[in-house]
Amino acid sequence: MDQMTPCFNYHDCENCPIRERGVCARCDDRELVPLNEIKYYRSYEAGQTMVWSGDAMDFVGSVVTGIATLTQTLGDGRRQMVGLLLPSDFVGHPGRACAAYDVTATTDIVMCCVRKKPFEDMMLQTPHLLQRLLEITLDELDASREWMLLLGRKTAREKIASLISIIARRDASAHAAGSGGVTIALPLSREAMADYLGLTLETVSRQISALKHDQVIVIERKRRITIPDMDRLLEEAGDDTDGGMPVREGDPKLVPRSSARQ
Amino acid sequence: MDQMTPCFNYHDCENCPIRERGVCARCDDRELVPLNEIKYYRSYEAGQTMVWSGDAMDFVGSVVTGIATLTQTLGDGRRQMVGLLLPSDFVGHPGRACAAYDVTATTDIVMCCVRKKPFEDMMLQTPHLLQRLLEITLDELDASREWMLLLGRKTAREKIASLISIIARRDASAHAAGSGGVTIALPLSREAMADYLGLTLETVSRQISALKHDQVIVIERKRRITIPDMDRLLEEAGDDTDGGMPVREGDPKLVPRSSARQ
DNA sequence: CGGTCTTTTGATGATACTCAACATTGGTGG
DNA sequence: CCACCAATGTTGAGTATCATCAAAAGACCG
Repeated sequence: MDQMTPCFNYHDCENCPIRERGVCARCDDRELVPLNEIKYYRSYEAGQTMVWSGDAMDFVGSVVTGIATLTQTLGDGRRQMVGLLLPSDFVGHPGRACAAYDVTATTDIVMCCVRKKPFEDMMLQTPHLLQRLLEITLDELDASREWMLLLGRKTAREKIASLISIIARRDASAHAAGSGGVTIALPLSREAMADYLGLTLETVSRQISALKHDQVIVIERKRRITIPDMDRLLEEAGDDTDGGMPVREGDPKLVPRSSARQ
Repeated sequence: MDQMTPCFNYHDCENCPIRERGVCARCDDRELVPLNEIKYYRSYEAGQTMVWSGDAMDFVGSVVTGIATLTQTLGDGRRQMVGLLLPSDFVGHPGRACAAYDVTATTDIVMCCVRKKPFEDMMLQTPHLLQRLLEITLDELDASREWMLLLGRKTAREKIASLISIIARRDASAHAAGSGGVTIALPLSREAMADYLGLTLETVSRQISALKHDQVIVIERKRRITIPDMDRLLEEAGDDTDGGMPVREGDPKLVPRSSARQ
């Protein structure tokens, strides 16, 4: 269980695993000095809620190792995941006093934190920090909009296929995509997947079984799956680049209803 | 039809209707000078597609007057609106060459545009521009996450009630909320509302009829509705602040399933 | 080996989609 | 001014998908 015990003895930013991708990515060595001084590490155990929605939040931070989720909850308990935080992702909203979402550690996690006020002050003096945070936020916005398409218009089966392909795409860089297929670890429980996809956990389970039955995926050890044919999975995910010609103009009668499935 | 013919003779930014809220909001008069020189206005008619997803996009811009939508489309024609652009909202992704969404004018619209390259150059030299764009993007991200909750977990009825209350909240500043109730104009067709909410237009129509039948709203002239009791509407929208005590810890058995409705 | 937690599977039902017909609205031209 | 048309919106009947309730089977852990 190597990755379960992240020993952080980098107290300098230079050896940080997210040096290349975090908010600090654009900072030069000179700019790193003050950041180095005001940052501190904080770790949480798997399952622990790091921040409660509505609570005062006096710090911002970046995920160094581990995975966390952002969730929103309706008064009666319905839950929707609105963000998946992976290493280098940023948490917090400069300029807001309170957290807008619950932040929960899915695995054991290490955060690199800075108290909000010093961070805001530093941001005003460090365009590189500001620039990188804007980039990160714009990417996050794109991701959340892609997710909206999934939530609003995809079928249960497509949602599952999309989730698996998203995780596979991310893991792809690490686990070289051997010709025999890609194997990935699902970092989420069925319930978390349901919260992610706007489904019930039963539907998630059923659709995973169905994809397995249809040999789109192969299951080994519940939380570990192999994808024999990536293209096949992407087809199932629905967002392939338009099987035929791109219909853009012309006879409106030919444009299908926006909710049409299949 | 006064607002249908927006005569733009402000060629200086000072009198601009979005001076207070646009990307330029934080700029001082000195910073406004170069912006003034590189900006240009561009208008589109209602229904016109301003940008096609995937096309090269060599400018960024802000909505000055009118309304536009961002939509994503699946290969088979299913459509999901992923953003609603109101005056002062920003369009474009500095650092990206291609548009990620279709941008369509819902009403006649006037945009204040800047070619992308000059804008990016100027942004690097103008922290106020960068700061404001970050603020706008963070707000947009929050909005899209709230929307994800709606898409993933709300019922059709709640979705409609939410949409109406969102529009009402925005209009509230303009049309003083008389004690007799608020009257708002729906800027969207039933189909556009369906694309927004992840429903079919029939379901939208049915739920509007149902809310009317239950006297949550009063309809006059199809695209114009009155809200007699705002609190009632917010209740129907589902995101009220938890009828009872906020359940946070304690017996997990008491926490309802995340997909439970009602 | 019993306990709890997670996951799977089954039976049933409600919500929202599909297809279809009809009503209303707004604009155009006789 | 009214008839007509196209676009938009409403309503109805039947159905598919996914949620709910329930129970059993696997996993994990002391």
